[in-house]
Amino acid sequence: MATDNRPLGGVGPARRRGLADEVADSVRAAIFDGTYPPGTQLRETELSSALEVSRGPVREALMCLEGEGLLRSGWHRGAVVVELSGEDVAEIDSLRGTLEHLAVRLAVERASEEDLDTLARVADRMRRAEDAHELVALDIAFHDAVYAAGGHRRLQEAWHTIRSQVHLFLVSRIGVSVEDYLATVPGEHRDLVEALRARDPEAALRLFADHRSHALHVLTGRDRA
Amino acid sequence: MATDNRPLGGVGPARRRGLADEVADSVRAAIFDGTYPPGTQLRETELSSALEVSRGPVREALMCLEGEGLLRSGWHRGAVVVELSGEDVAEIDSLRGTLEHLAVRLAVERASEEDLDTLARVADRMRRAEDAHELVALDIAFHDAVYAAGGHRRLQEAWHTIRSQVHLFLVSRIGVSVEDYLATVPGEHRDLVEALRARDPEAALRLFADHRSHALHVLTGRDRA
DNA sequence: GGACACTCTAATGTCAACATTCGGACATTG
DNA sequence: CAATGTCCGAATGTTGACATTAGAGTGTCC
Repeated sequence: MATDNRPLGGVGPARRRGLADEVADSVRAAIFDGTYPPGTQLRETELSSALEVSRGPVREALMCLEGEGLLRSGWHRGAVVVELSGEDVAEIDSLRGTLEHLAVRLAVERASEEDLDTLARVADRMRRAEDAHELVALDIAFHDAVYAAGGHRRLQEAWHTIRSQVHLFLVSRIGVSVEDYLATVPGEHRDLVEALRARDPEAALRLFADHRSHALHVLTGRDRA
Repeated sequence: MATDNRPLGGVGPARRRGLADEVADSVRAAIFDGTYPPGTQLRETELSSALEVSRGPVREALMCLEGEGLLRSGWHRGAVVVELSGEDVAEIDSLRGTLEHLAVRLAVERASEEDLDTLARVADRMRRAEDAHELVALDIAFHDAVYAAGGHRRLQEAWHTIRSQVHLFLVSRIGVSVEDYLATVPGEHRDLVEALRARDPEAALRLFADHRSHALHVLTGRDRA
């Protein structure tokens, strides 16, 4: 799963990771594929015995996932997979809009040719995506690349705190108008790349806003807007 | 220290907290008051013996502070207090500007009279602040209240991820034009409250932008802009 | 019959010991 | 003398046991 931040082709320095990261990846994937539906209680002991690691790394992983907004927890009350209400979706969308506004402006201004090529490559892969899950992953990867092109570390970190929630929302809505999603999204992203390549801030911002608005309306229940 | 999210008057139900939170508060305070200057290596064993707790809570606290951007760490390489470069300050300022833009719009639209009273109270306290440290704390508390008035949970969380860095930057710059800071900041915040009370989005946004710009210029070295 | 207090259990919070890994000092070799 | 390889110490990563607490269930009293 494209959860790490590799630029999708750059060979990362293959740095060592701890068990906590692997546990986090496992649990995150399990949440996305529906193994742990929203509302599920995640008990440290269960996970630790299921994954055959001690509770330490599990605890760390859960804290990490809570930072990504996938879990909510309280004192002595464990962790629960979030259930995204309508208000939650609105919050995510407005915050995402704000962050992406800055990201697009930065990307238009500072994206290298290599960055743009990466974006084009991801957009191109979308046209060959075979199922909706893969398309969602590519959608997220595309926006990752936009933020990366902005070269703004803290902005990327802020994106990371809602990225998984966006992902969760998208996959949880798979099934409502899949064909529409499959049909329109690849083309939209290709247009986004072109707008960035043209270095036209206003046009790019408008396209990105339309893209978010369209996705929100389609996925929020209103069919083929 | 007003590090928790209490609305500055509401006596929280004093709910049970873990050792990790207390450790985090201690270390955060120590960073702010200069006990741990930027670049300091924070070793888990040292902290655990100094604070007389085991490494578990210390580890958790350090992870939390890393999430606030006060520390940086790597695999098997411990945690180091951040040193804010010029680029870092620019990043913090731009991200803060973006987040605050949304926060102010929300606050103008949705702030209750009680929220506004809280803001006015904090702004009023600034006039009686006796030292710069207290003024900085009140400055942060004021912006906390603005975000709180927006009623946008994830936006508040995003603010939390840079809040401590803003705090760190402000206290690290105490000494350069303290008198200017002390003289102008209380009045500026009173104006900000009035703008919010007037429910005028454009005016409020402009004042908040000016406020940030002024603070940045003063604290970045250029005196009395 | 309903409300309160108690107990009991299962989960989280904490701890101290063990295993692994990074960085540097030292010796070795071309 | 520089580059490389090895060893060692100290810090982090991991583990399992112990302490504490929230919440459910039960029993009693009014």
